[in-house]
Amino acid sequence: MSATIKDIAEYLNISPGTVSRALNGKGRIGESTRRKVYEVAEKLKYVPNEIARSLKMKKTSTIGVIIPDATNIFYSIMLKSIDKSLLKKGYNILFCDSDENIERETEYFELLKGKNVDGMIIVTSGENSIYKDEETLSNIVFVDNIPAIDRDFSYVTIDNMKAAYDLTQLVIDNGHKDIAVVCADLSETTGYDRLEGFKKCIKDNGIEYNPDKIYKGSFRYQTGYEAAGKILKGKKYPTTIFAQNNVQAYGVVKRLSESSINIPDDISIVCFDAIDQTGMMSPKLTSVMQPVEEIGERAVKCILDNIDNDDTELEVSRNILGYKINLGKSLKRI
Amino acid sequence: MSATIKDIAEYLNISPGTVSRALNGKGRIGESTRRKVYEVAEKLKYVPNEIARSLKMKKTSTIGVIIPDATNIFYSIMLKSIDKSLLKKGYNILFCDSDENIERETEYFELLKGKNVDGMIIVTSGENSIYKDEETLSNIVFVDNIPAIDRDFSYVTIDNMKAAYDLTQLVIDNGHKDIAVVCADLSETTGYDRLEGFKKCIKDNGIEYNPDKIYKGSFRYQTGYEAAGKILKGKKYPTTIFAQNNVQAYGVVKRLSESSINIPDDISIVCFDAIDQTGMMSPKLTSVMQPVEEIGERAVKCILDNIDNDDTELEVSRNILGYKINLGKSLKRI
DNA sequence: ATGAAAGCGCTAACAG
DNA sequence: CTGTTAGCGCTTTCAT
Repeated sequence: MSATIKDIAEYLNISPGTVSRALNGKGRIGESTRRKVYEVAEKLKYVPNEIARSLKMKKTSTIGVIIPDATNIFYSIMLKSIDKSLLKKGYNILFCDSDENIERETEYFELLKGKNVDGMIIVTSGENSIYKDEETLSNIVFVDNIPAIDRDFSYVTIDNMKAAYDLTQLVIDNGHKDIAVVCADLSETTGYDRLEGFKKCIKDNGIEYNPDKIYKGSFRYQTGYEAAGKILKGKKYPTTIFAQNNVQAYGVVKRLSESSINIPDDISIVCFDAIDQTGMMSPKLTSVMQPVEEIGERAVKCILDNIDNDDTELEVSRNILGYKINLGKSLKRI
Repeated sequence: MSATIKDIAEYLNISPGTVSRALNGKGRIGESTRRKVYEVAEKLKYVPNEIARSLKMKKTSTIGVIIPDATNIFYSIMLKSIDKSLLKKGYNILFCDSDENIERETEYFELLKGKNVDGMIIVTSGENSIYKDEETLSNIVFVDNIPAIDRDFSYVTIDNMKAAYDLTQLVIDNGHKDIAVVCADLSETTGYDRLEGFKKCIKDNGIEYNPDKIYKGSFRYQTGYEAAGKILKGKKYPTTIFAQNNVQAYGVVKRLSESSINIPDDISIVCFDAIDQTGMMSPKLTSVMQPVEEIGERAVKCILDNIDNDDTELEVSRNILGYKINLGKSLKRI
């Protein structure tokens, strides 16, 4: 075990309190003792025990982060952005990958509470009664996919409905009328909102809504892959497939290419968040791009503001950021 | 603040010790009190304070993980694998992205010590005196890129020299003699070993080693991109570029494609860890594939074994796993 | 400027 | 079976 404040105190024949003050530079402290304390601390390789400090201070300088899938580049960029922003302020991440599993998310949530994190940044995964009954959501900020519950909470997201509307409009402007949608579970607000935006847009453009063209599943690769499979079984292909996230889109592309369907010549594809850091993905997907790094930064700002503001009115912070549409090469003008 | 053991105790007019035992099911405890304690705990929404418990038990059930870049799919898969394995055993990850920066890594390392993690899984980033002078490395397992220090420590990695040798042999077997290498800093053992493997292989094949064909930098995209740029300035192109990791390779591909160099018709590319979960990367890179998930699992096993074995001989655990070579489509037979 | 003492919430002897 | 006590390492009044 490493040296403690008490060890330093005994070594110098002074009291632990004095050592603590010397180390933290708080309260009146003699310059000479202060120096001595530092010397001995060095000598004894003293490392402050943050656990003890946390217990006393009721502050862990740790933020819990729950994301659905660290291997999805969208979330890994977000994670990195959060980490970077937090480090600047002296905080750390207690990392949780829920694997898009609500049970696992719940488990992690309880765990994070027990570990007394100062706050949480959560990307939820679907239908959850968890957050409905929580006493307070005041030190939580929800990000991207926010919970569909009827109460106030802080969040950072984009206007998914509008983004889906815009994307759909782009598709229609390119001459498409027959559009299939790969859709997540509607308990996910992003899934719901993106579908609503789509519906509203086609309606505004006089295109009839056909539920048969909505392929529901999750936000996973498999959902996109299987949806494309079903689409290919139909007699007439849609001219565009709208995937609600990046991973679904990859699944669609995979399935289509297995059947030698050319994108976008045979079928166009549009989606959300088709980030390509490698520059090697082909074709370049036409996609709504959320400002993912900024989302991470804002979430951190949001949570830390809340912590700093202490017990002053716990007001929720609602952040709706802008987005862009990356034109890519997967939408054909017809 | 949430309810404590003391609150439950007072509520029931029993002692905190009894409540603790009831909750933990340790020691003799009456079935009736036990039930009552549970009821009241529920009623008061008791959440055990893990910080206090940690302080007492000298155990945080938290493992520090330092990786160079969460947005590199190789590391994000590893991270997820570690998280999954740890959760099963009731541990959590304190996550640190060093951004391939040794100062940041050092900072995180100190921080993790202070936070009393029970162990660490570290992918180091280059030259570091940090680990040389540590009193003990016994609760650390190094992964992938292990530190180049002359002392014992636990690790999980592959035989990088042999893997590079095999990859080079494959290149040579395909008729190539003029091979350029995109190389990380040699203070990184993976960089060093992979270069050594390359050198040994060409030597064994009677090909002369030409230092001018080694393009040194870091493991970053930029290094690959710039190396390719320099290569294209030469009068005669190598027939193959060997990149030491995936990200470098992406940079190479990017730069080559900007100059409309066809891969592999004009220049072949081989590398390490060209993982493609999307299935959309083109061309498919010929690449050594480390068993990244298994590396994560093994690292977890390694660290937990060490923790469980307590103070019995702290023996280091050396794990060298197997690898595969993914043939891909970026190596041309000439 | 420093010491003494209490206490954060929990667990683990040791009594009874 | 349960109460009491001490203490994990630290900070922070309150004295001196």
